Amino acid sequence: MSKVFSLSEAASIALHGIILIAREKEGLNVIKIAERTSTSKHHVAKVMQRLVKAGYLTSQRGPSGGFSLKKKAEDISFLELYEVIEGVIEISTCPMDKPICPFDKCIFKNVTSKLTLEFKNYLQEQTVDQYIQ
Amino acid sequence: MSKVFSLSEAASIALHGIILIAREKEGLNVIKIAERTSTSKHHVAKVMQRLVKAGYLTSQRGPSGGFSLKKKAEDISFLELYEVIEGVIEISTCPMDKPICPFDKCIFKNVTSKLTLEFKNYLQEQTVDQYIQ
DNA sequence: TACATTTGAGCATTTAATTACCAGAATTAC
DNA sequence: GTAATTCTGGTAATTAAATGCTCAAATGTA
Repeated sequence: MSKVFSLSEAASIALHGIILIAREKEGLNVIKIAERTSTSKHHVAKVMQRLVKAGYLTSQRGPSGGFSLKKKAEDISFLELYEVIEGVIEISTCPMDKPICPFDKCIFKNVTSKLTLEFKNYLQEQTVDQYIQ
Repeated sequence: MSKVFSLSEAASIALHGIILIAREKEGLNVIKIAERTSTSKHHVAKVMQRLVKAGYLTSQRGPSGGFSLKKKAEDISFLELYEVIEGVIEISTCPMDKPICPFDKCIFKNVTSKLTLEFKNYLQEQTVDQYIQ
């Protein structure tokens, strides 16, 4: 069984982690995020670091430390978070990575760019506050 | 820059390779396929072997040997070739690989299954003969 | 100040994909 | 029959990405 779309665990941690943080009044620490997302604390720590550097979270060291939102939940889109981790989404026609296509007629025409755009738009529309409830 | 969709080089070789073979009257050998797809002959050889075993190609050893189609070009869909290489495409809601989602509301709802299905349908509709010209 | 807690940062390990290598078997041409 | 060509199949090396580990730095508490 193969997946056409797949999220890296890093991106998954970023999205789920920030929602978990947004749901808490107090900060949330690495251990708790790791538990609630069934991932390793090391990986969570690394991802959270990147979100801190990118300006989405503030971190607090020491006892009762952890992470909290730096921006308003309604101002954080999934797209921004996704692109912090994965890099800017490229809307390319060709899913291959060859400099030059040997074919005059691309075998994927516009399908991949169309679907990528649909996915990107979805990410753009979703904001963290929609998942606080 | 990141890609949402990406084809493995192996899948790319399978699809492009079989089209190149279909365009030839005589067979086409590993070296030529590798040249025309800008890939390594070793990788091409591996992929072609799999397509032979899966019944899509016949191989001919010796001088002026190479590969030729075993089935009619109009009877070979991209989907079959893709799935020989990547495995059967899974239509799952969640692009993550956790056994249990910690959220009551999946953050990807039906987007990924919808887009995966669209991609799968596209692959299903494309047959090799459409690219012989 | 001493201590426990927590993040920060760099390095190490693991994994998957790709690429390379090599000996063997089949085929063709001469 | 011999030599050159080409696929076959197994294994190894390489690479890049993801994941994991360790210790240092910072913070809060008593």
